[in-house]
Amino acid sequence: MSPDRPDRPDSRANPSESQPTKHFIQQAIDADVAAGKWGPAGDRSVVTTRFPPEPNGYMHIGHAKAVVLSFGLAHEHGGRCYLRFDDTNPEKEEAEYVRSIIRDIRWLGGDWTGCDPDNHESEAGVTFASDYFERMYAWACELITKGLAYVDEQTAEQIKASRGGPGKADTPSPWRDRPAEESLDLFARMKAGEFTDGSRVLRAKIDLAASNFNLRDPVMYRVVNRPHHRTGSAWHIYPMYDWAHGLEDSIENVTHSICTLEFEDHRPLYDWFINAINRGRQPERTGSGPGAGGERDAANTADRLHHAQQIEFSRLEPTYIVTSKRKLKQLVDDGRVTGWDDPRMPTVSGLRRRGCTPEALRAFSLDTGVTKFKAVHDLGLFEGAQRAHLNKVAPRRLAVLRPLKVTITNWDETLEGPNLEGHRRDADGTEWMDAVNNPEDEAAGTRLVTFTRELYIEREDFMEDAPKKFFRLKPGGEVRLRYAYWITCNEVIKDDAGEVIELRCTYDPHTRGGDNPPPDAEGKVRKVKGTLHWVSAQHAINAEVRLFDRLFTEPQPGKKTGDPLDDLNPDSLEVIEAAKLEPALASRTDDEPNWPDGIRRYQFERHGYFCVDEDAAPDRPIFNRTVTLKDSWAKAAAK
RNA sequence: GGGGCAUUGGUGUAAUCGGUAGCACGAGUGAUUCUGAUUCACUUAGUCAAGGUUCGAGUCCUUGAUGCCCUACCA
Repeated sequence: MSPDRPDRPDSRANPSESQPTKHFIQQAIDADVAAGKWGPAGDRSVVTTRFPPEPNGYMHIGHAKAVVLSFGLAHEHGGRCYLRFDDTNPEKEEAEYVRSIIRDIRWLGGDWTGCDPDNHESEAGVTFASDYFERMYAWACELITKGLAYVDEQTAEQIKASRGGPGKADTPSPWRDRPAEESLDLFARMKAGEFTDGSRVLRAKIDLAASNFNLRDPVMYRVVNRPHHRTGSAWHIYPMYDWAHGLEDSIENVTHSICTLEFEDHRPLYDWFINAINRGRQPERTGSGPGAGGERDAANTADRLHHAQQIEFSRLEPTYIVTSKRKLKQLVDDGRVTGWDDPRMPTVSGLRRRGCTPEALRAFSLDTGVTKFKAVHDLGLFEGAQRAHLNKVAPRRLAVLRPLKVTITNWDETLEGPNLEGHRRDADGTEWMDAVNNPEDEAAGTRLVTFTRELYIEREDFMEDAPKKFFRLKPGGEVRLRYAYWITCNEVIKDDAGEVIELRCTYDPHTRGGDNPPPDAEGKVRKVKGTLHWVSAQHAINAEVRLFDRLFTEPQPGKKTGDPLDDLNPDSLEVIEAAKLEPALASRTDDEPNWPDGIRRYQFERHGYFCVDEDAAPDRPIFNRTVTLKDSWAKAAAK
């Protein structure tokens, strides 16, 4: 025990912004910076990262952490982060995906070096692997010349057949030891389009008996006679990921190449390619070379290539969610959801449409930590992060989802009342109540809501045969109407089918706006335990409200049967056609926050957080439920 | 069969040289509350296993167990 040990950073000293200690990637970066591995020792600004999506699909929640990590790491060091599209396979990639990925990353808060701060759709500053094809080609020729690569004329099937296995070496290709000149010539003709798809590949000559299969003469280039969404028909050969990725990182002077766990086995190959090119070259110049725009001086080709450090971490994998592209596509194609941006989808566009906030996604990404442990992350943690953010900023509104009519029988048109001083009451009997916009934010102010003789309350807030712990309205019972009066239920009216269709109640004029009624003759003070939300029948607007639930019923969909679709939740969507909302929800009001993404979000009191759906029109309001409020009554009742 | 990586309360994560196993979420109890929300307080429960080294092991050594990834001309 050493009493003078220095205090370690403690979460209590910094309760809001998580991270009690630095995670393993931050520690690795710190060590590199301190050692001057990439430039002057202690210069944090050399730290360079990249987020390298392949433009072959839509971003989903599983990508969010990689975005947060890569951009965050660069920014916390004052370094840079590139958005680079890894567009090395023209058979799967489209420009459409480039656009959607750019939009999603900007929404998440990613701002790469060179991006246009005002235009969230702009390609400004974005880099593309395809921009580097020429340089990659030259380096490949260099490897051939060094005897480290060869053109193989075997078919894919033949190569597959010659693969050995664990403890069993591959059988060498008959072309493995052909002269460099021959490979060089063939490689040039592959590039020129002389050969058919799959007829020839360029392979690295490494180790046919390597226990790491990635090192058994991996393919570097394949022939693909197909136009590329950016380079058109300029190329007939395309580089493989393993060959291309380290070179892309090198060209952009990336210092720390962050990727997910499944690439651990590829790191030796990543390193081998850079080292192979560097073999026989001059030592790298001090520093990482000129960095602007990620370009290297072309005259530097005889210098050693910059060699980034690949670091792997465990991807974000929430429960009750599937991120397999194939499965998501199947959901869309089978019509189980309305599209890639269905609010139930784990895509970034789906989460956005559902009303989720980038703040919550970022908090979730950080709260789950950065480790190499392949964990499954409780979706409840995300929901909690979502509530925590929205609780602070979302304006409160009154919304009755399943209306039940309430008539205040003793409501008359008298203009007087015990507590009416200074409050507005119209000739038609409409009274105006002050409602707090956000109890968490005094600056949000108050608004007025109208109270009339006929109201709607929530159906589930009334029970004829209520259990003792039911604090809401029951026959003969009294409750508070939020921001308004206490009412007592005197009469229950049912239709022929026996269904409750109206409640006839009386109100106590002494209870306006939270006031307690005066004590009775014996000095006893009346109390109510329940507070209900309500809307004026006369003033309420009708709206469609979409209630979303988890798409899957199992924490790990498909764990049992192998097919996640077997665990699909049949009740993941409930549409309420005619909810009754307070009129302030009809359009944006001045006291609402300015949401950066333009999506209007609210808390419907006692229900949850909702946002305006993009299908909504002025004459057709539609709200999506983002997440419910915590409900300890429902939880207790479920037991 | 071979290789790589991992394993700390229910869940996710901290723990510097080997030196008080901490935090968050969840769960439970209570307080506050014009949202059964929020907020606050308290409680709960843990080092994969077995050996070894040591005054002292989550940490080092040995053996084992379990999980994930890897034999694409995808990334």
